Amino acid sequence: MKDVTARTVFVPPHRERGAVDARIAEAGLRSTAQRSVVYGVLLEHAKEHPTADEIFMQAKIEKPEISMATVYNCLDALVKHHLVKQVHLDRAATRYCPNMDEHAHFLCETCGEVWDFEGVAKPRKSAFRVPSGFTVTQTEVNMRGVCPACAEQEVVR
Amino acid sequence: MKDVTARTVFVPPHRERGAVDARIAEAGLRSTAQRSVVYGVLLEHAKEHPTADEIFMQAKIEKPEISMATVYNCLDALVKHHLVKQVHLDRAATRYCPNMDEHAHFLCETCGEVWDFEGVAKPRKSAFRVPSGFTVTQTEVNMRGVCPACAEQEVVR
DNA sequence: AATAACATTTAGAATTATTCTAATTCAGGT
DNA sequence: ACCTGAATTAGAATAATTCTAAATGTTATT
Repeated sequence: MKDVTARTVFVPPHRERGAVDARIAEAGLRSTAQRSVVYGVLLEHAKEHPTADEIFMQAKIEKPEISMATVYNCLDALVKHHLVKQVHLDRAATRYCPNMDEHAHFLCETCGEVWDFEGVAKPRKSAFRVPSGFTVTQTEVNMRGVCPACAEQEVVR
Repeated sequence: MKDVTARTVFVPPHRERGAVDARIAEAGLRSTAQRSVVYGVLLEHAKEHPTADEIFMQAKIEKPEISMATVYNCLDALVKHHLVKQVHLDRAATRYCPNMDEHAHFLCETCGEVWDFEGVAKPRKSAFRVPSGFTVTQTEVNMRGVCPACAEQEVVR
């Protein structure tokens, strides 16, 4: 039988430290234990679009010594190296998203959940008419409305 | 000669209390002195996309008793009644925009200035492919990059 | 004009998010 | 193994936003 006693923290099989580290290194970023944990947590919880605080709490489970300042430092480094996107949906805390494919974010105003909309028209000059002289390096598309589950609730009510 | 002594605060001619109040009322919002000042300030400083704090400081000139809480209350009311849009460009304070025409926001990463990009493709399902079942009530397009002035600076350097 | 009912405003405290600081630790190159 | 600069840490500081409870203003009703 397998000996699990040595591993106090469950790390899902699809999250290999090596793979995460490799991605960090590929992005031209020095790979540290903290960055690895922060990025790993974010990859695992991509759908939740967690806040810095949520990432902190999760990261602490795997690495209790980690500090909030480090989480912010790591996130900033990951953002700067295009591994992670900041998402600003409302006046609350900034959320983070490791999905770097072109996509929009949708915030359900009823339940507060965040969704990724894939397959959105790639924001290019053709789609967005950028005045000449401006160089666009990043485009963010955020939508708000009602998700299917909440829409149904309303009908029932 | 004109007598200016009675008017301690300069109110530009294009900002008639009446007109601002009318717009507020049209939006189905009770028009109060505070809301009028807040919306008036925002209309005058639309290009700056001011923060709540900046609006507060400006509003105070015209109405010294106004409080920060009221500025937030007013802004929230204006947002709720579609007279004003919140803009979230970075991790800093929320900015506000009274231009309700469909347009994108551009943040120059060098100088920090915010620009309105008009004539952007109206975000419709045709442009953004929204999964069925979702109802989109609002779309926000934010871009970042370098503005013409800053681009020139860099060349010189 | 007085009153009741309700919404808005106010000051300031409280909360939350983020940044800063200075000391310590760590990673990568010799 | 050692050096150097970068990363991490705890905790304080700052900034943005929300909350609270009292006071005030507005509207509809008498």
